[in-house]
Amino acid sequence: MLEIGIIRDQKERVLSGLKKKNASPEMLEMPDRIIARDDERKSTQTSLDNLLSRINKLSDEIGSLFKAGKAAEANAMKSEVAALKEEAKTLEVSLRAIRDDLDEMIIQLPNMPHESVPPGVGAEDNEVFKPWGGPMPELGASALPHWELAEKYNLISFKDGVMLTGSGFPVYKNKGARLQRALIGYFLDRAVEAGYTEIQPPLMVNRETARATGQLPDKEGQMYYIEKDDFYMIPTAEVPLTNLYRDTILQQSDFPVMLTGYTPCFRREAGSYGADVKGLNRLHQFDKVEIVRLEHPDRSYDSLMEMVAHVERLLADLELPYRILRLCGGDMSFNSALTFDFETYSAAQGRWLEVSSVSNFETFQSNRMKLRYRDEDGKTRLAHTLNGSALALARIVATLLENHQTPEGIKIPVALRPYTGFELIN
RNA sequence: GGAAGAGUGGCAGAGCUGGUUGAUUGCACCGGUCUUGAAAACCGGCGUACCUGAGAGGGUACCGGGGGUUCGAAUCCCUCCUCUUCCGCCA
Repeated sequence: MLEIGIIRDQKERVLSGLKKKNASPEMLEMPDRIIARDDERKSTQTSLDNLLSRINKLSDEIGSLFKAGKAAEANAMKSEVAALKEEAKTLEVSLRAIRDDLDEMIIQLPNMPHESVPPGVGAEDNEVFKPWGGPMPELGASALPHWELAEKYNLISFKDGVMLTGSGFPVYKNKGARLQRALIGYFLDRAVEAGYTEIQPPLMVNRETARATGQLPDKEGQMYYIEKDDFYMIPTAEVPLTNLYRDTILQQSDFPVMLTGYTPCFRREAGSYGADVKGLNRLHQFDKVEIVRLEHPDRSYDSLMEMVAHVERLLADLELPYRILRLCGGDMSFNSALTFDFETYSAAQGRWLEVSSVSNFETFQSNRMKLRYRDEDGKTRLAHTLNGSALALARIVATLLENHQTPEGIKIPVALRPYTGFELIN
């Protein structure tokens, strides 16, 4: 949620940010509407506070009168207070209505894109921040896509998943299951080596938690919901990890807070179809190791680049062809100020697959979450939040199988061998 | 799931027969005096959010969340949540 102060004080910047995110004409009117409504909120607040102040004073007087034994005078004042209370009640109701309306408007505004974000409307306009340096992988004539490899080596059963649950819930078996476990352990170890604190969070969260990181209300339909207990299955570890610091005030010396966690991620992916959902490309449940950082605003972009470098090393060590994109305004998520996507190349499919997304949210999440720090003057200010996948498993497995296939079998990258315990899947 | 008890400021812990209590006190923390330095001692400060004000300051709200009673509630009532203990169940 965008800070009201930014909307008020930097309206021009907000408007140009909205344009970069291809906002509709109605959306461009939003800042003015919000400011007007906020003015109304302030004046209503002032009237209400003044009224309450008078009521408080009168109540004190009534108390003293009773003590002084002047019951008649005290009782006479009660009716006066009663009238004021009616007035206050009316003001309270309208203040709440104004607040709700204001929130509803502000919540519709996306985060402001960082100045380096390229213009554009969709994926085709993303900037290739770092192209793949090596030769494009060429697979032999006998090369197979990962879903066929999975079947050939008995690594994954999509059919069994359908039987147990439904499509998008694969069952990993044998060396396929072991590969999953190896990757999780490897990614976690690397994150911990890099200084992140390992966390194992709940996989279901309550409404307030889902709201604070921005999943609610805008992505409600993408989460699995447990109606009986009013819980949501997490779509990413970002949700519980970042929320660990909800409603807190950090000291500057606490920065950077660095957290990592492995969790399965649950996504309904309503509306997906076709090649997108083939094999491991898009699942309802997949495993992911997430990294999260809470940072001082002055350092958050340096932090972002450190996270990018971390992810890049992982991909390099897995010996996968990858590239880094800087997302354009139109392709960026609602919450993000700047996002780098990592893609690995699926040669068998002839397409790049997103395996990581690393973003700086600036104060967009912390505003909703009330995550602050104390600055030099002792004032509280909103911290910046960042997160990234390091890494999302399913697609990594897909490109790992495809890129490392040989006539003898699938070769496990050297870095991963201590974790798998085998060098070859055959 | 059932029963009983409890949830107060960073922590500990008063207040809970309703009225100068945003809240006694101790610890922690910050500033100062003293000291060669430190400790101790002493003095002072020390919650968050919003409104208002150039500022100093003033005002409002908040004692687990929400609602109610009352002129007035941390204090009484209702409800939800959480924790503790006992019973039940169970990995």
